[in-house]
Amino acid sequence: MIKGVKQHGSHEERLTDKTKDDDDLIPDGNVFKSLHESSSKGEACSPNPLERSQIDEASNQTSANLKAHNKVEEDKLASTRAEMGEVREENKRLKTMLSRIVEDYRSLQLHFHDVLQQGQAKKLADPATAAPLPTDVEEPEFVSLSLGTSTSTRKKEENSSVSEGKGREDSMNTKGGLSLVLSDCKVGATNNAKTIQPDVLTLSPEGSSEDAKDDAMEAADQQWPPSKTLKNLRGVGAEAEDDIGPLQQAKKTRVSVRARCDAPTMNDGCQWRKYGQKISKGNPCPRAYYRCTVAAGCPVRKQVQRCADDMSILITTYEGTHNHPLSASATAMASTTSAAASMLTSGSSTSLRFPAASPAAAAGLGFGFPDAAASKHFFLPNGGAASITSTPSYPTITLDLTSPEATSQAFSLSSRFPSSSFGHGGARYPPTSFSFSTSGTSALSGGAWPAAGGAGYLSYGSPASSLFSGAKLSSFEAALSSINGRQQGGEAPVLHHQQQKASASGSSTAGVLTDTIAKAITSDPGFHTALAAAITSYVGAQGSRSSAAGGDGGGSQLQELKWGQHLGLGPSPSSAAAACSSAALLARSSPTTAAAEQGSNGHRSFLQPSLGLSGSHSASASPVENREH
DNA sequence: CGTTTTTGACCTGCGC
DNA sequence: GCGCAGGTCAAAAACG
Repeated sequence: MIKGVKQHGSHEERLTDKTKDDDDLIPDGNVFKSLHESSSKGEACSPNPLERSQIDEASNQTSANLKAHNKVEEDKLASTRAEMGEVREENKRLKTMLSRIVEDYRSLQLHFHDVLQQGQAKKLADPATAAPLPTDVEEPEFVSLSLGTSTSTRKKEENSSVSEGKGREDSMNTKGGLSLVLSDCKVGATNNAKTIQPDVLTLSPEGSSEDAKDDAMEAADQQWPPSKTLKNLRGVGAEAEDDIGPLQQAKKTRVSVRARCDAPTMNDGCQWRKYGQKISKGNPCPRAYYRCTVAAGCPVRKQVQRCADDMSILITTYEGTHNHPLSASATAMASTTSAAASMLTSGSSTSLRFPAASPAAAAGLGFGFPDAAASKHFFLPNGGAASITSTPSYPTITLDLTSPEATSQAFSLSSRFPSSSFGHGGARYPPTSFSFSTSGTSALSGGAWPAAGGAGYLSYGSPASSLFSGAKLSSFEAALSSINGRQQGGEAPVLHHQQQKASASGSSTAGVLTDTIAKAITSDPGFHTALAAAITSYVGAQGSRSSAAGGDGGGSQLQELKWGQHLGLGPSPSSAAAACSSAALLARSSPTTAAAEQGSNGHRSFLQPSLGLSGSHSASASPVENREH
């Protein structure tokens, strides 16, 4: 966490932030000590001996006040210590859980390997009658080293996932105790793109189903890009988009992001040029069309439109893949959307599971392991609103960062985790800003970073937060709330107040939410991937800023490594899952280098642009940062 | 003066 | 075939 950037205004803030910063990094005693030191240097500081007598005479009343104040401080310290004890216990639980998950995964992997070998042996023994296994039965590592839009790789992925599905079902059937949340993809559906039904699969908090339905309807309504664009893209895509065939092109996915944003567009780090604007039916707000202008011929486009129902909601729909290196901040959104698209494309049958019914899942099975990365299930928690809209031509995944329930829940969540097994008080960690800021001011103002109350909204980000409950939780809250793009920087005090208010009222729902979120995080690799992207963005933006300030581009990497450690990407037990998530991100991003990267230096992958192009592009605070504002 | 935005015209696909 | 809606183009205007 960034210390010292912000000048805390009061002792209480110092105390709070100190607690947030050091929560899981230093033992209680240290915290206590530091708090105590802080306290003794604060309002309750002892006066100079020479002045003491004067003060004693003059201020009996003052000393009484001081006593009372000290008592309050002691109470606070006591409660803080108690909270830290809880945190430590939770960390222990998480570690235990993780190790169990690893064991389970390994046994499952072995079992699957056996199943696979048996199948192959069968096939060899009786090639005529054996079920036609996919032509390319891949390594049982399940690692999907493909970008979601690549024809060949995705076909492979589909095929392999079919086999994986079989294998996994076997595994699941025989491994009774481990009810992994596995995909039940219909083979036909996965093999034939045209079998995708125009279903709108909406996953949202119970209370917000209607909202999410609206999202889905909206997404379904947006037939974009048109086939003309696709034709054009085919022309460009010959070189820009690898080997995307016509069929694949027809299935080109879109990622729609709904976020609360006051600015005209979301600052996603890319440079966009507006090339059109249209009034669309049923929405008084015009839809703007942007084209990526970071590199000539970049096929990436985005549509930006305000939600008709809620003008504060900005719907940004991305399509295409950048054919150029991206700045770190731009990589974030690109990776997120790419990951989301990959989740969708790799699971074209959109098999969706809620692992809530599975205790094993709740316990964290499927925690970011490579097989999960290639699986076709797409988990979304009750607490996070998102939807997948599969239209025949344009499957769309909608990341809803705005649903009211999720927002309110998340708000509570970010404000304060109750005594959930995964949650920690978001308020105990100093939320910080994020690169997806609403406006240039908040994005670029240094004060936005350590803002005491940056986290105002959190939906998709909520699960991310819980994953790292033992680490730097609120960073993700803030980061992902910042994706929401609202209320940052200068409005921190207001938000802080709001958080306090929310924390007073929202603990019960947040408790349920955090459990759900925990399940989500432990079950869906996609979240890991998106999370990794978010981390990338956060880290990258921060590094960019620091490097911009310090004139040293290497700072960002250091910062990232630091963050990686904070997030458990280092050589800790949790690094496995985190590395998997980063590997998943990388795998989707850079087919050729993913394996090597994963093997050697997983967390470095956070730096990789979504296309896997070398990150030669300066990671500094991009001078091309969204000029559309 | 170069770049970006605006905006009306045009193109295309789809439903009737 | 026609009308509508969505998307793109490109000239003009605006901006830095």
